[in-house]
Amino acid sequence: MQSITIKDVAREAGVSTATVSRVLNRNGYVSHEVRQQVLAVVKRLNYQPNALARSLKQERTRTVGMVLPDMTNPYFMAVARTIQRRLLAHGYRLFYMDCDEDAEREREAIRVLQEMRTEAVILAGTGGNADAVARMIEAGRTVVLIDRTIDGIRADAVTDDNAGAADEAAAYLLGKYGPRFGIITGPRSTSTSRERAAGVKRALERAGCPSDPALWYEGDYTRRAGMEAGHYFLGMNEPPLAVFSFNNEMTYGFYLAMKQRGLPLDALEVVSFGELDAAPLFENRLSVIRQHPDQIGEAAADIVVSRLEGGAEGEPVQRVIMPALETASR
Amino acid sequence: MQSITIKDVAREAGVSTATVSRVLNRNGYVSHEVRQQVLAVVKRLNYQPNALARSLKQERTRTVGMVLPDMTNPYFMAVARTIQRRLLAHGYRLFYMDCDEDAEREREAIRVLQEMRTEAVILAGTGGNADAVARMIEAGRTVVLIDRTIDGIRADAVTDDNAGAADEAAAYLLGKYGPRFGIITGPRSTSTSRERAAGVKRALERAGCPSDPALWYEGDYTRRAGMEAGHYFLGMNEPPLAVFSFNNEMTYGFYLAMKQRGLPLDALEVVSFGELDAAPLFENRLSVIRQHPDQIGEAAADIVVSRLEGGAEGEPVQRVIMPALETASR
DNA sequence: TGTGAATGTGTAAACGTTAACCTACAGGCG
DNA sequence: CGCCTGTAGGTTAACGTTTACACATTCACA
Repeated sequence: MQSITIKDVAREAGVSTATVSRVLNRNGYVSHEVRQQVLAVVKRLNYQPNALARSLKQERTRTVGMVLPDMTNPYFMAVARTIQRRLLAHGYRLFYMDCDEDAEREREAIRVLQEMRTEAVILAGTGGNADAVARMIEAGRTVVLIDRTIDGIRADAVTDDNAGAADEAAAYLLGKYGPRFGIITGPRSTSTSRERAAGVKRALERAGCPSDPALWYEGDYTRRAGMEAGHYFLGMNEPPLAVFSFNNEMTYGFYLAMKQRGLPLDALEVVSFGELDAAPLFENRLSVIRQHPDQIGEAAADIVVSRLEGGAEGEPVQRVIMPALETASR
Repeated sequence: MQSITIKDVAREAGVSTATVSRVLNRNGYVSHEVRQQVLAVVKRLNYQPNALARSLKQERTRTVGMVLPDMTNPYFMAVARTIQRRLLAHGYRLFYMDCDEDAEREREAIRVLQEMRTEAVILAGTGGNADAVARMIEAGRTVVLIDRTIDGIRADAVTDDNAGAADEAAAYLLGKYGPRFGIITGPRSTSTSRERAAGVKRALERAGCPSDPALWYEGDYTRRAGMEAGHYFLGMNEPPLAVFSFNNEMTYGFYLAMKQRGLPLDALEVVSFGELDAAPLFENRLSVIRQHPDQIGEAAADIVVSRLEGGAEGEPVQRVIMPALETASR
């Protein structure tokens, strides 16, 4: 229950708490014998320093918080893992919170991270908490947005070139199939979906093609939405000749719909933001826009570290990662 | 930077810190006007209580730690998500640490969680840190093992009936194909793999079949290991008629190997512990042993809550979840 | 021989909360 | 009128660390 404190160690070793602290933190002068003596007692009593007290006194937690919309999405987990490794190497711990694409839980997560005094917050936001984020920045906390930006928020950010990649992909589809391809978007509340949609429209306009609203299906980045979009498109009188899906989960859902309708999965070409784990296992005509999650993670971690170690001041940094379109082999 | 403290709020509102604390924690008597006044100041200053100080004083963090071997494995994430939801409902936060199946990082994670004074630790252990876990229990901390147990450790645990399920699966394969099926195990250091292996052996013995060492491949629960096992088995002069894989990731790897070798993925039957996300998308003869991650998560969360709220004392609780073998349709 | 730097150790004041304890006033009741 | 109870709010001592400061001792050097 109640743990061993530095006082217990000090008493047992016959020294003051200051000395124990000095031994443990390797600062100040301590003689060799005393040091050995203290370390022996620490080991014998299995003493674990109280990080709460330490952080309170030092006013540093060496902890970074991260709020993710979906921990079951391998894309976000890949980003998170890279960030964690990188931060660990610099002596910071990462505290994940999953908010399930829910703005309310996201707000709560942000609150908790602030109360825990995490030194920075990395956020892939739902878009619903601009005010809370703004207050956080205003209070001088380091905030790094990843993947998604938030309207009206000027903060460090690491994002994909969504418009560019979507433009390229749409142009590719246009060239191959003309304008009759379906688009499965994410929720309008996310910057990624809005930017990707803008990219597609740009490509269509450049080619002088009108955009047919019937070919746009607004999903919400979930598997289920992808499936529903699939049934919508495949049930049309004149189904589209190809489909552009704005994330990996919806792509998976789309393929499920094809399967349910008894269509061969290579019946039409699909272009997808984000990779599909399952892709190598089935016949398909899947083109993928690789988002390089580790590049995003590395960039985010680097920004956090430089803000925390170097001066916290300075204009917001914007890092844009270039996704790569990898087209289906046939 | 340095945040607003309860003192600032107190000064601004013209009351003592005790009163502010009372308002915030809804205990003790505070008049309506003062309460409104304080809340207004809290809002205006955007005051965030310091959880470090609070926890230090109260000697409660309302935080539970969780150490996972692999955050990219959807099975563990499903367990984690259920636990988080359940704990949140009881007012606890969950702090995940990923240790990447590495005993050293696991040890480090356990240390950090103890220093943070998480009130309980939920552990899916690599098996390499029995001593650290023993010390943690000895120190009176609540520890719940999930999925895997640790040799020589008596603690609360939520596990699958691994031996039973493996026995059933092996018996099923024996009846259908005789003893010539391959087995891809996990690392010997994990209790799950040992128990599953024991189950298979039990079934073989009962049937009076000798166990052929050439049909056992020791993997390490990674995709890569499954792939290597695949090439090993499929490259044999007389390849096995079916394969039993001890986890989902290795199953995925096995299918990759089949693909690489140009075999149709339904060329032989595979029985796998844990589900495969991709399964619905390709032709296969996959039988799955469902492990019910949410049942495991619920049970683990319930044990934690009852230990933390009710008496911490009492004999270790052992909850065994029954996995369900779901055989391939053909 | 005095002086200053380097080394070694203790004392005590923070860090931001909470909660035990105290004071004070009102009103009800015998 | 005295006393108890309920309400309202202030004072202050913790919680377990770190660290500024103080005090010794040793040793080199002028």
